[in-house]
Amino acid sequence: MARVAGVSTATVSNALNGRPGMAEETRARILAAVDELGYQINPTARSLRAGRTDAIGLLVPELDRPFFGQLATRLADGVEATGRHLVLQRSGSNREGELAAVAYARLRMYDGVIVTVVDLDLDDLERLNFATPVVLVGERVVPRTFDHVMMDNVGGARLATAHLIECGARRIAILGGSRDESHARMPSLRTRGWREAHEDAGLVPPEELIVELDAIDPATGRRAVRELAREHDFDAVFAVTDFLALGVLRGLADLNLSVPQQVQVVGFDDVDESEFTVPSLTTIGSGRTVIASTILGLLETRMREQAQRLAPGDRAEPVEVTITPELVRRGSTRGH
Amino acid sequence: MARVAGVSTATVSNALNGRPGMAEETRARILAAVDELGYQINPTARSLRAGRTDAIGLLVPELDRPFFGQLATRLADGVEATGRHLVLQRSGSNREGELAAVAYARLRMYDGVIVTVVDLDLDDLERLNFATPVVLVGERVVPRTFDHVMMDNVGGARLATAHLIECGARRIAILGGSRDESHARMPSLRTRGWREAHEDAGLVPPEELIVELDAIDPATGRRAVRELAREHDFDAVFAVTDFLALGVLRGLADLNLSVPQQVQVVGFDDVDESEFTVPSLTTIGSGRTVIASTILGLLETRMREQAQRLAPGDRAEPVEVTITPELVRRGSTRGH
DNA sequence: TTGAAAGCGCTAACAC
DNA sequence: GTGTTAGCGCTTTCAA
Repeated sequence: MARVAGVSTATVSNALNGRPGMAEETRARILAAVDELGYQINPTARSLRAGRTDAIGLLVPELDRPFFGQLATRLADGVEATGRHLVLQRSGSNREGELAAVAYARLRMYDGVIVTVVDLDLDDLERLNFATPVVLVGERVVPRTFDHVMMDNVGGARLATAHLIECGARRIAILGGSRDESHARMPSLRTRGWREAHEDAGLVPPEELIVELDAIDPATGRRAVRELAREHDFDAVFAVTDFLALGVLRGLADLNLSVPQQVQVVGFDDVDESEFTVPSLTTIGSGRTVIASTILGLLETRMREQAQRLAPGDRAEPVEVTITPELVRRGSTRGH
Repeated sequence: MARVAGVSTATVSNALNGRPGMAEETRARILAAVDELGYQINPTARSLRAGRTDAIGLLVPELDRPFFGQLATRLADGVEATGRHLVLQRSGSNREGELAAVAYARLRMYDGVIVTVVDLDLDDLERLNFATPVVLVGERVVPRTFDHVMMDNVGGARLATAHLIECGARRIAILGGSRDESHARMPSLRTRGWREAHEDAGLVPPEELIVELDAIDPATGRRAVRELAREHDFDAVFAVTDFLALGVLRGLADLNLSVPQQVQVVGFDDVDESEFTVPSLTTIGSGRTVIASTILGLLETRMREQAQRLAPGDRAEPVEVTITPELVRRGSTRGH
């Protein structure tokens, strides 16, 4: 302890936290001792005492998905602007186990938590009663117990598909879709948008071109188009994710099908990389910067409530914000 | 407190931690109360008491770089296998400020820390005396105070460049290089490899084709090749990073230069995405899985020492592990 | 089988 | 201007 080399523990605390009203001489002596002993404050103890950790947790399904990495970057900028830290944890894409584990045990390590819901079961989330302010990001959630920022998945998918139709496509495959639209998961929602766009145009959605996938990544996308080409005709692909689309572009190149002449492609997310593919990828953008600031705004409010120890009754109603998607036209479609 | 609804705090603790030697009846009663009150354990207090947090910190320069996301995924797999959590934090790519801030204050929140060194000054690191076991990942470090896992940057770059030379390239630009090779930073090291490969082949390295960049990302890469093409002839590009190469491929497409016929391209890192670009990217692989397990092995050792409160003298000497790079041949070079 | 008490390292309140 | 004290919420003796 620096106490030995100096004076008393409370004074050390004051010195380290730069509190006013101290003899300069004492402060200097303490800082010297601290330096010499290589003393470092124990943030665990400090947090216990202060009742806050100055950290915001972000739970993402995977750490290597461009979309989440890019969202995290925006969030980190915002969080650091308020003098806190953003901390990422992987939730793993498998419901119960991971979520329960992470949520129950470690969530209180954060002053606030942002949970990106992808494969998680919402019932699980509801049952957990978080002791920490939470904002959800992701799919559509039926129970309105949480503040929630979401993409308009159906609308975005409809936009993407309508654009393809407008560009002359008539056999539009949806990769990563779902035949079962009863879920509120991303694949189902985006399939619904694909279907609606067809109906809006007076077309019959080609059911055989719904391709269900068990992973949404480039390797799967590449394999999937190649298989699809063996069995069906198609003149366009709507990949439910840009990350997936990356593999689709590669798969089409394998097949010597030219994009956009023979096959047009649209992705979803407007990940930074999509501007740089060859051809560049037409996609559905979501304004990640807007998403990030919306999330942080909501979280800030909840954390304030928490700090004031407001009774549940006095807290604001849960808010649900839908982010309007927009079409980003690039080289993988003939649009314009 | 569940105490009110039950019995006494110590007993609650025992119940929650499933310790043996308890009346089943009491345990049930406690669990019921816990459930009803929605009680959750406070991990901060628990950590303070236990002296550990069960979390491993990973400091990365940015959260949206594919390489780090993919490394993090491997590390998370390993960490979770031992019942701990991996937690990511951004260090920001600007030396002093960020590192000092992060390191000093929050590092003790982790049982062990993995720091990826990119733009950080090593002097800073040395001066910090971490209270927590640390493993460094990254460039070559001169002072051997830390366990350290690194890519053979020079060797990898030499491999990349030699491959291009072998494939007939004679005007090989290095994008993201550095004219100043006195640093031990990545750009300098990879430039040295580029230079050595030329010398090995009896060629004079074309200094005018060293392109210094202030950001290593696709947008910069795209812009840089386009500018380079205006001023110089070149028949190959060695991009110091796959992420950068992504933009290079895009820039060459903008210029209607065909890859690999007119210009060959090699990247570095073997990021997952590189297999899916069009054309697919020849690159230098580093066995991320090997890196990850090496890191965790070293960290495990240090954490054990820490747990045993070994005196510094009794601790193992710092270890420096160099990962051997390997060439991954793909479509962006004429190799074979 | 359960409870009482001490203490992890810190800081806010108050006394000197 | 500095020291004393108490307590954040947990777990670990040790005693009952």
